[in-house]
Amino acid sequence: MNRESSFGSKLQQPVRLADQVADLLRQEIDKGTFQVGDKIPSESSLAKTFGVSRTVIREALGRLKYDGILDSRQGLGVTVVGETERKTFRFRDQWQFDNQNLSHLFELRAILEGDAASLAALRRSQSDLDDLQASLKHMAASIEANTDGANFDFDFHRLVARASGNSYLLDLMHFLNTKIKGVIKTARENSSLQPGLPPVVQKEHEAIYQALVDQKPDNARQAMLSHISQASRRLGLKVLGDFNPHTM
Amino acid sequence: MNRESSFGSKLQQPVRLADQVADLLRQEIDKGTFQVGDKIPSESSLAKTFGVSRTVIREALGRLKYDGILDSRQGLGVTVVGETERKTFRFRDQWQFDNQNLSHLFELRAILEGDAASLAALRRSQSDLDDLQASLKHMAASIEANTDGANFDFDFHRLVARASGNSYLLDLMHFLNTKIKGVIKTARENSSLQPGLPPVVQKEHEAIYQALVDQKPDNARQAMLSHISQASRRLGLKVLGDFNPHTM
DNA sequence: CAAAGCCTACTTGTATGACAAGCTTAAAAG
DNA sequence: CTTTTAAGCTTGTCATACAAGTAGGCTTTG
Repeated sequence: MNRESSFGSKLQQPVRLADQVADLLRQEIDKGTFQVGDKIPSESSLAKTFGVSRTVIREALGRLKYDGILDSRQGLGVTVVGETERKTFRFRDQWQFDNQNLSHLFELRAILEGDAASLAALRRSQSDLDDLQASLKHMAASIEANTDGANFDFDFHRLVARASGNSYLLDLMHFLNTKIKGVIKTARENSSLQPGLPPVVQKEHEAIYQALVDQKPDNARQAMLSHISQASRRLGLKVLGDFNPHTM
Repeated sequence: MNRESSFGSKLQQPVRLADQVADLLRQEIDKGTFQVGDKIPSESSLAKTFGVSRTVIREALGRLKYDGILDSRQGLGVTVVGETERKTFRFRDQWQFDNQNLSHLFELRAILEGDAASLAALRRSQSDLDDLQASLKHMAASIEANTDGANFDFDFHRLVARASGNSYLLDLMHFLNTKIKGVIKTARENSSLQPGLPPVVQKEHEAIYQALVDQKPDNARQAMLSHISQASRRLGLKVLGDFNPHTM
């Protein structure tokens, strides 16, 4: 079968057999064909069923084991593991972010960052403040030079999350923002949006910083929510709410 | 090397070679040995370097490709992919949850669920309310019969998140709560905590439900935060804050 | 008969060799 | 010089073989 030549879509390489098998097996497990604790058919048996070599089956099973969906022990076989032991979180439909999805993503981001800022106001150390101030300076310089300050912006938010003292919150927010950064980047490339940071952004960041200095969690949360809300508007996103239930 | 025979720790199977290689390669990439866009050595070359067969190398690379850290194309080689394209979120130190980690996990849960409840109060449909009420009835019956209602409790929170209308929030919270459920379950098994739901929990859930009926986001958020705060206290967790910066 | 030990048939884990398919580069042909 | 071809790399897939581990039945032994 020839590869689709549809215009504009990144023509991806032919899908590997192992990936297809992994997807199919995952669907079967999610569907409940194999219950938790059940042993799935042996590798050689699966190889015959799918009509591929054991190599392919092994690579497919390896992916699922890596995710914590399956577990195998030499001599015993492969068993389905409970959802509890699942090791990874994956976004569904991670490749297609339409406008609505992106709005939901921003909403999630606002939730996490708003509370991260709030916690940071309570727990920030002096060195956190120093790092944040340095980040502000970088962004100011970037605005003056009219260079792309997206990475500095990214770092600023990361520093705020770090100051919250909750490493899970930090990691999760980092993952989410990285994802969003990628989506925005490709969106910019396709629609010629200006990459520069508007000077307004600097003021919004300074407001957040000031709230952390003053140790005022409410202000920090509000400033962060407002900042993200503005950011999504600047991107032309259809904002679902004000990201702040308290003001609705 | 013989397997550790330490008492009580689930004696895990000998670590597979592919997993070890995958970990090592991941560390090298994180360390920056291979920059984004770089081609890593070929499979046969890596096989010689690590002193294992190409089979093992392939399985290791397969895991990393599955996570979106590497990408390969036939004839070209394997290249390091930017963080942007990473497909999965993994908790660091996912196997060892000490008291502090669990508190942080609960804090993250409170953040997500608090806002989920708040959004749910604004967006819940009638069928959401119906499902929630059914869940409440199940829990009431479970309390009366003194059976383990942990799963009903779990479902209730999931329904609230579903009513928020944000599927990312729902999925993420589900993943997080599943993880917490697993930790609590093993903690119970080791320390003989009672599995039954105290009647107080029912009142807390009803307060959340009522706030959703009344479409009062503030109340919903507050009720959820209070509920989770109490839940963590019932587990004997050292609560970091009140989970609610507004009251601190 | 009962119990211990062994033996066989299965499982997964690893190694090796082979070939197809895709890409790059450079030599060869026009 | 331009085009074609061929070689030599890469990853993707297959087949085979054997090691290591487990379970169950069989045999042997008490």
